[in-house]
Amino acid sequence: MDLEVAAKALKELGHPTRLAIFKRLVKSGHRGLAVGVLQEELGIPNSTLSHHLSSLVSANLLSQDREGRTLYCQPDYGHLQAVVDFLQEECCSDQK
Amino acid sequence: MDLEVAAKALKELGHPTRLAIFKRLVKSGHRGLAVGVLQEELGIPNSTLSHHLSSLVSANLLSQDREGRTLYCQPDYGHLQAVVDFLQEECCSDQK
DNA sequence: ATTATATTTCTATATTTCTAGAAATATAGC
DNA sequence: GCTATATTTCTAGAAATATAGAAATATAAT
Repeated sequence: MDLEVAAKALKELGHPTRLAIFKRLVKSGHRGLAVGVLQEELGIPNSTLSHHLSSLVSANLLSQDREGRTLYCQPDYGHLQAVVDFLQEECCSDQK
Repeated sequence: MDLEVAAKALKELGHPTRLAIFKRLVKSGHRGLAVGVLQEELGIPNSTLSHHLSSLVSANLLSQDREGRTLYCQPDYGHLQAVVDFLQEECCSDQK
């Protein structure tokens, strides 16, 4: 895990709307949720939601797969874990 | 831990310079480092560094204590841990 | 082909953030 | 009080981000 990559993920999670989206997906498990369900549950206009979702995808925090007209969004647990590990690693290694 | 508070912390960590500052402090242990040492090690102009540091303080990610003319900065491990816990909690609780 | 549904792209506006030089403030030593 | 050192505040321009309506695209159903 590289600093720029970690910063990108943290930055995208660091917005209340995107964090709410991500938390909702984490809660829903590996199958994820459809964009439309997120939109209805969170009450975000479609264009705004779409932008936030592509930000999260660009940070590798979620993946999407289409089933007919419906696009499912799944959180990427592995990437989140790698970012968390990066944050915590090397703690106090400089200690005298 | 509340969503807004977590988002704030993640947002402030989500900038390469601030993440580098935070990682450097994490590495240095509980005593932290002086602002001047950070400035020299990371090569950031003083005014820029000062802004980034106050962003991190405003997110409760670090605390500062003064010793004479020198200001030490320490990472707040507890707050970081709370944010990480918030990110991971309720995982898959919606699973059918 | 037409219509309905799901989602994205286009576009524009408003707001926030980043950066760093210059000036100001705080503390300490002489 | 004067000088040096450490850090912050002021300022402002440039760049990035957020928001959402309207139009466009993609897929499916009839």
